[in-house]
Amino acid sequence: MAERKANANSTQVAKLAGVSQSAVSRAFTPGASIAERTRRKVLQAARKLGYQPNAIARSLSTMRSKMIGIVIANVTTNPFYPEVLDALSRQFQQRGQRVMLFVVTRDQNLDDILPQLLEYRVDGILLTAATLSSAMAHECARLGVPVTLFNRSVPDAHASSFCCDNIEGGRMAARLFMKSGHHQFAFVAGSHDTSTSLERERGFREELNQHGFEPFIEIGKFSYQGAFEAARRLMQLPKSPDAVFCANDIMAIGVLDALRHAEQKKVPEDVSVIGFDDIPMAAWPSYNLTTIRQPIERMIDSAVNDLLDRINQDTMYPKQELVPGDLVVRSSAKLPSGLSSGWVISTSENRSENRNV
Amino acid sequence: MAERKANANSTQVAKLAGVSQSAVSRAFTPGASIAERTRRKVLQAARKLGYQPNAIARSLSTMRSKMIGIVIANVTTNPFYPEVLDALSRQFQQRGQRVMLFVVTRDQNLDDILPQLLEYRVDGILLTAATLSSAMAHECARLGVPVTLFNRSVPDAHASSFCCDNIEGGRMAARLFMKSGHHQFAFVAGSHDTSTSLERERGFREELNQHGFEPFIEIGKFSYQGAFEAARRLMQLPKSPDAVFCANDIMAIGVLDALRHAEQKKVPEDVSVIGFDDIPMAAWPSYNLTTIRQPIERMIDSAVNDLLDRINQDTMYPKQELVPGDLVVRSSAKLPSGLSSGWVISTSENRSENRNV
DNA sequence: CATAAATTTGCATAGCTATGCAAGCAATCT
DNA sequence: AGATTGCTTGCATAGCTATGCAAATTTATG
Repeated sequence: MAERKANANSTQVAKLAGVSQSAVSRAFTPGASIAERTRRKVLQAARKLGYQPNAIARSLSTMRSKMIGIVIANVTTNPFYPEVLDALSRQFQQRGQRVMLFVVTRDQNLDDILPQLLEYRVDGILLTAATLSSAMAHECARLGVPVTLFNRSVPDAHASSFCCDNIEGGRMAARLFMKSGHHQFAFVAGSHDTSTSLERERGFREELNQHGFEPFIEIGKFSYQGAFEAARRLMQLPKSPDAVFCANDIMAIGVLDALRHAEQKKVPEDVSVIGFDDIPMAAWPSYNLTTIRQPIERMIDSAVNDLLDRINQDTMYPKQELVPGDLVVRSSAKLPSGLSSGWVISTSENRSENRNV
Repeated sequence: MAERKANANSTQVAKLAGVSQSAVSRAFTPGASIAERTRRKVLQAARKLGYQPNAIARSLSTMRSKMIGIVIANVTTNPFYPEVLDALSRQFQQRGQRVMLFVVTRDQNLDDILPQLLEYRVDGILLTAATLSSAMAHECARLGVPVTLFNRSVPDAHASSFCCDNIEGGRMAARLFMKSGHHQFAFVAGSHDTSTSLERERGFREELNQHGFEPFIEIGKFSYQGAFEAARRLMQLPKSPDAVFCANDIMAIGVLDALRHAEQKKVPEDVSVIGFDDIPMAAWPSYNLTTIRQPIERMIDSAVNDLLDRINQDTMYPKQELVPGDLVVRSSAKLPSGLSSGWVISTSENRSENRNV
């Protein structure tokens, strides 16, 4: 086993190539002022010594680490987040940024995590399924490190945020339920302190209220198991619901399994279920979940662009963006007349089409 | 928006505290030689200036980045890997290492990724669901950067590797099928160039061969969809199998869905299915999958310990470890007499117990 | 060919922390 | 008190690259 032999450095390469250390640096800096001939000499010497520029030293010198800190939660409990992480990581990588990752639990305090990112002088921070204390928001602002929230609305004007239009999503679910003649509604929340769950609940409830209905609420802890148990509690109610909207798909699936396997209910004949996210499993024939799709790719493109722009131009203000979701109609909810499974309904551009999902 | 105001540095803190820069450094280095009084003076000045040590500069100086490079694939297609990533990240974080993450696709060449990690002088590299070219293995060895493979057997003696005992796992599946009286066997492989799939196939086939059977083989591309289609192909065969072993759980679930929803087969009455991994979904009542459990936590503990040990003592040799899996009996495969659903059978310690899974 | 212009090069330094070494200091012992 | 020991402190430097500036070289122009 080799004993941590220090790699060659630019000075050694310079000596071998018969040039100055600066020339070596320039040979590895795209766009730097260096003659093609010199450049080739340098690269050849570098190859001979197995030289590779030291990104740590470069970061120190340029005051840019080329690293983005990503903080993510729920990565094992909700398949939506691996999806998000994959897309984020790919995007940043493609745009020349490395990713420093922190996987956190719901209860973990971010105020202990962010300092660890700041210590490494990350160029920007992206928080997914996590919120920012206002003290930390100020700290980041003070240091000029831009912060972007994904899927959390912003408590503070110092950070950008990119969310699906949760309120409108909730409304869409309510409208579909009502159109197909349901009368007893329920909402399975994730928790009562998360903007996504609160907003989806709010849209759902407001739309129902306008027609004189009021939903039951149960907490499903954002997990399959939690929602499974929530569904059982709902079915114990004297007037048990015939229409259940869940704050995300993984909980909707937990509800479906509880209804079918623990409560002997038929879906959608006895109870209709709608989820949120459109994770891949939602399309599996065992579930065929009607759901509100979050357009991950579009949301992530926007979030990544915004963050990188703010890193490169120090003057941009944070932005709050709301991306509309699409109602994907499958067969876990009763269909109103005129609709059939396989339709995708976009409120945004006011069109519907059969995309065969 | 603050314009990237450079953070205070140790010299400024030193001035304010009336001490030397070294003292500041020592105040932030656990175990360094510094008087408690001085230390407090320094910390107070640091707080006043919002000073935080610069990890980049520290890395340059100590020649240790305190970063581990993690490369992971299949993070969206197989729920096993988010599980792995979560555990790894948590472990490293707890032991004071940061994680630099690369999410790769199956077809991506690692030889382009590893140099990016080495550029940042990561202290160690952990590859999950990815293999190492021997050129790169040498390069890492030359630089003294230890490499550990998780869930891939090692092509080269320069890296450690931690795997489940795939061959024995395959054998267990074969034995269970044979004991409960099946006659036509099939294996749904992930691909033909991945050690996990090949080894599971080998154990399965060898055990069958010893009793005069030969399995059909189909490729499921390690994905739900790929396996769904593989199952349909298997059912077209003149003598279609009544026992299907899949190289992982997500494919087993694809097979189950295909059998039930596209082929009108009953599981396990018409066809038995066994998977590999024991992902959380395997326990859901819609699937109730009999499977070989990989003991993630134990495997990850070993892998992380080994990597950190090799980082700290430059003399250790890489290690290859094979961790035994457990057969988790649920209800996707017919039971031989004497076994009932809910049993976990560990070959390792030769005990079985009803853990009610 | 001479001069101006453009390109390339090297020098010197900044960026920030850790640490070996020697000097300073206080406490302990004889 | 004087000598010994052990703890603290500061000095100076290493770790590696990028870059402003001036000098040197090449190229273009008249």
